[in-house]
Amino acid sequence: MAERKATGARVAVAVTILTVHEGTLQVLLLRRGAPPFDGWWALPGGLLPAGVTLDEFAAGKLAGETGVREVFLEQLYTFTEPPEPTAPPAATVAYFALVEHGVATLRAGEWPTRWWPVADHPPLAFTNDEVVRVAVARLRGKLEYTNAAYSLLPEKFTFAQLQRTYEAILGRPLDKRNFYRRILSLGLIEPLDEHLKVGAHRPAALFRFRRRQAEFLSPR
Amino acid sequence: MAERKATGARVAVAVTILTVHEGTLQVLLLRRGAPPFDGWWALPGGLLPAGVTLDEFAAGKLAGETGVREVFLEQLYTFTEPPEPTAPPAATVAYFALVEHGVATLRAGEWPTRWWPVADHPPLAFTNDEVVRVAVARLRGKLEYTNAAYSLLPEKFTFAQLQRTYEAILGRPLDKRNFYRRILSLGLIEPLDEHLKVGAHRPAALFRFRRRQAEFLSPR
DNA sequence: CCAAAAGTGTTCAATCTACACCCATGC
DNA sequence: GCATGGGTGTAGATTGAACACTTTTGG
Repeated sequence: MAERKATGARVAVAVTILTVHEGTLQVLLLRRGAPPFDGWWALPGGLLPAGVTLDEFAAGKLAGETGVREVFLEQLYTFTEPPEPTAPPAATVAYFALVEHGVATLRAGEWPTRWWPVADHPPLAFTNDEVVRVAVARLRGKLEYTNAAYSLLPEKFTFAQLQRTYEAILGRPLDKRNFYRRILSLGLIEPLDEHLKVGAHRPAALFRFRRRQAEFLSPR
Repeated sequence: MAERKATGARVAVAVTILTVHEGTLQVLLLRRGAPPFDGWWALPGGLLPAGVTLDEFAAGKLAGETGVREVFLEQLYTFTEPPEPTAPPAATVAYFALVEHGVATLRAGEWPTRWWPVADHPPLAFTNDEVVRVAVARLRGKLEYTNAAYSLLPEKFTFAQLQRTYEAILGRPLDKRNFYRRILSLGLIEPLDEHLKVGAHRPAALFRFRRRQAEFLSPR
């Protein structure tokens, strides 16, 4: 902090809210109804008010769009925006969040919102395309060594549900037995004394995450 | 970006410049000569001017303090600063850089600067203590799977120099043979047809990094 | 008894860790 | 010839990947 020149730089926040639904990783987008980028799809966000921390503001945006609190929410990266030195905001602090699809209720705010498959969404305003790409890459990495998925599943779930969630995010099939072993050896989840009967086949044991909070693991 | 309220938030940049010297990981600090935090030690940085990207501004700060360009420089994290909602700046985008000790020439700027061991430096202004902690943690991680160390060593170096650099950063001794194998198998460095004679013992082969630019590696 | 999803072990290859001696040189 | 740092291999343990059959249930 050597200098304190006057400046026009502003801070914006953008939140990449991800969910898994019908075997697909999806992102919450809203359609802007005003310039800049009028009519484009964009991530929820806005300019950071004074006196609010970034984390608080991002959590508020998430709650405002989905009604969801206390989920996985993590800072991603800060982008200079726009890339051409024209107008504010100068910096966009990107966050990403993971929500259970069934719990999120899209609160029609100022502008219409909907879920889009991350593999196939319209071009986005600002540098939001890159934000989403980075968020998905980070999520894939985090799955390997954190309990991030707790935020995408109900409290009780079957192993098959967990595996399908992982597969949707990673975009590839996983070996059932190896997946069992790996997840259990990480100590992320614990079995319950309950089984779920669905249809004409063997009932599935239910599990839950030991901790439904962001958690890091042993040295990998 | 749903909303565009007026705001007082400002963007600052802070650069954690690290080097290894005499077996110790050190950080470049400057002593502030004006409020806020008059008389405290702090990271180089400042408020982001309009029309400049974060990366450009961080690179400029680095060059201004050390005269060094084209080194490892990477965004770290964005902190809300100060934690209490009092005064601007609202967000500090932290970067970290790695410089070769011998090449950096501290350009006495506005305020006095010096290298401090990261393990033992005075308390810092703003949230800079946390910035340094996070930077060191990130560096330790990056060493394992990137060529980041290129930026801490001269173009030609011996394996022992490389190992001592790693050990200084990680803070623990490494097994010489395992270190040889691991580094070579990563393909980061290549042997030169030169040897360095120093003192009364076997001359050491010289190596260089294949690429003296930030580079990621295979899937780890 | 058939269809459907749940649940479960073993083998092989690759990687990581621990560990100790000889080599080349200058004095 | 000795002191100094340079350079090298092997064995055991751990980890990750591939792979197929039996169990439980409802209809």
